[in-house]
Amino acid sequence: MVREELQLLQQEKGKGKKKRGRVELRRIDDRISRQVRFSKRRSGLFKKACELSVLCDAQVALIVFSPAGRVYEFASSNSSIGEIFSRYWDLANTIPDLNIEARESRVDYNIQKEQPSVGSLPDQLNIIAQRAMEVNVNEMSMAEIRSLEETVTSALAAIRNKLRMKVVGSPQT
Amino acid sequence: MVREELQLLQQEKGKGKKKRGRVELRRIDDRISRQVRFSKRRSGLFKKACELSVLCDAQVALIVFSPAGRVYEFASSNSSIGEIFSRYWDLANTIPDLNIEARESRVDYNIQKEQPSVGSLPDQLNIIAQRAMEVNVNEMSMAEIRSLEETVTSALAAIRNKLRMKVVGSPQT
DNA sequence: AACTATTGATAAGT
DNA sequence: TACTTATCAATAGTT
Repeated sequence: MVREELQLLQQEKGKGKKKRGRVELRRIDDRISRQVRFSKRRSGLFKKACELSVLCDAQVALIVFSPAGRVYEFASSNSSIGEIFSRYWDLANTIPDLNIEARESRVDYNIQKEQPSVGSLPDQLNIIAQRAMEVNVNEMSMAEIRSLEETVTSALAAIRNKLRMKVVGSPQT
Repeated sequence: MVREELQLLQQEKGKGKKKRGRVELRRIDDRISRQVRFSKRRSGLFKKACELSVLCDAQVALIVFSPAGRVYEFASSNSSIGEIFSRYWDLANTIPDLNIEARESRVDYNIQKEQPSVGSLPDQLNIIAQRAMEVNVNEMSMAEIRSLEETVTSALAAIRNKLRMKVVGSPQT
């Protein structure tokens, strides 16, 4: 093989050179070294991500936080990270297997248990939903909106489930 | 140089071999070929992402949608995609200019977001949505449930629209 | 899916 | 931080 010949070739030439062993897959201890490798590997990773998206027409979103707290991002053209994440999130809320982290990262808004009941449940929901459509975007943080979306998605799933149960459970309507 | 010597070496050996040119960075036309390369490169990309996170102690989130619509994901251990995205998103909403790559100074991530006040719209919607999930099937008629489903669907659409509006384009790396 | 020739990435050195 | 080069890893084309 050519590789073997190359190695022989290099053994002849580089007698005393230091062997560069393969990299162990564990955290690099030396801080400087870790930072240097981060720079190099980060750019490599982003390049690969870009190549994948272009060559294979895939939608790619990549977020990297350095240990120092700096952020680096990539999103395939025609999309933003937010869009891709939304797509992912919708899926995660649809497919049980992907559902785990949705539950974990969910903010608990249910501490307040008492709420003045005004009218029937559908009425309340209607009113709130109306207002949800009117509220200014900037009044809510991302986390709040996401959490809200999640809760409403769950509610919708629950409602549809009830719908199914009614349809399946009752003789004929 | 060794490389040149290797090339000479190979010129001697592999006279009639087909030259494998460097890959052009553009969409692969052939569907089969594109799929094969997607598989290969995807696994490579995820491996690199994993290595970066482990070796350099970085927080990495990666989402890939294949052209066929399948999703692949990676998040560095101790984090979920949702968590990393939230961190990213909070940052994006904190810093007006999301040209993150260009920023030189370290960002303070410890900014506390305001918590929604009790009785705010998100709170209310959450509570209502919660109750929607709890309500007994038999307490509502089909029509009511259908109406409820419709309302909640609208609300969800509105919420997602706001989510989209919050989304900004991400600069390439 | 498995196999190599080749290109590409990168660890260490400067 | 950037460049160089030895070495290792990824992968394009082939079977």
